[in-house]
Amino acid sequence: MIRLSRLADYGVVLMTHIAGDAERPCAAHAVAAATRIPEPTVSKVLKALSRHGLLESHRGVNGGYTLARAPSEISVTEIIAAVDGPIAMTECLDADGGACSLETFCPTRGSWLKINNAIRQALDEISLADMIAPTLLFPPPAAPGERRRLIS
Amino acid sequence: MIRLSRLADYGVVLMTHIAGDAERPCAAHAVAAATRIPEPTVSKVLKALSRHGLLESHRGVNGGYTLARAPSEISVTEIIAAVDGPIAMTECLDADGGACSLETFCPTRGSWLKINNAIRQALDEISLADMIAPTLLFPPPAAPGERRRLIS
DNA sequence: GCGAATGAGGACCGCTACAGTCCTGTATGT
DNA sequence: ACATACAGGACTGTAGCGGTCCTCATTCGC
Repeated sequence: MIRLSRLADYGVVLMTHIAGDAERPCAAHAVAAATRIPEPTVSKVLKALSRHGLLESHRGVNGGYTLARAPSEISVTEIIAAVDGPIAMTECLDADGGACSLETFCPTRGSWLKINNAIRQALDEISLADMIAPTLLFPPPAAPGERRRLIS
Repeated sequence: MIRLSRLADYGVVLMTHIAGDAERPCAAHAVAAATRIPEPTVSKVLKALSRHGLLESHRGVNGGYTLARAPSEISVTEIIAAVDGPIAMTECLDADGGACSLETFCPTRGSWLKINNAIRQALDEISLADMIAPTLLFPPPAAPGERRRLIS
């Protein structure tokens, strides 16, 4: 029903992997090999993450990516936002808005904001450190690259 | 970042409209005219909602749809689930799952479940009645039919 | 200084799934 | 009997996502 884009999912997986590899810079191809995610895609996601200040990049030989902050200081929200970006948000604001407002004053808007906040808060409370923590008392591992991960 | 499908959005808007029109059955074309959503689409969404027990349908002349339950007994989660369906959920379960589990044991899985629950809970707590309530102390009305409504 | 390694940034493209439409059948009330 | 309205499915166009590739900039080792 509510879905997370595949790339955003990748983003979280990649971040957790880099967080697990401590201080040494992780090259894109190394992370790709470890996570089994196609390398060009990994590169794309990592670039987005570094552009948004979640990763630091180091060029040249033995370069790669390192976390820009401590895992506990990075929320899942940030990761998702960095990869997927705040698309569509503007469409609701700068769009015509007249097609609906004419008859119905869209009373649902206020509630949507409430829902938005609730979800955002739930995501904000989970940091990258929480993702690394061994919460995997859970049965079978899921593929990180299935089509789309259901959220709710 | 996390998006709601357009049809699910429609679902909520349509439900609130029908809830506002009390006991009288609302014909699909009437709801379409009121909400400015194309009629075939309205029909499609209403059919889905009734198939999932959120609406009751009445055929024949003067037929239409009525709420199956009180607005306070219908959660937003149900509406979204009825329209969008639990797609992709299975992909995570019945998929190969081996592409990832080989090297990384996908430690993120446990956290995802936690996030899922948090979001689900946030949505469950909001009923259709809450959506109708005059929470619209908010500035401008949003179009109900923009491309996609951002959630977080 | 030169070359290899690696990230940066964009262009491009196929495919899937969503959104929308239409058609035929069925039920109900006048 | 007929008009109205829902039921259920088939069909289709398309936007956006996921993925690939290419070129340039930067850094390190030799």
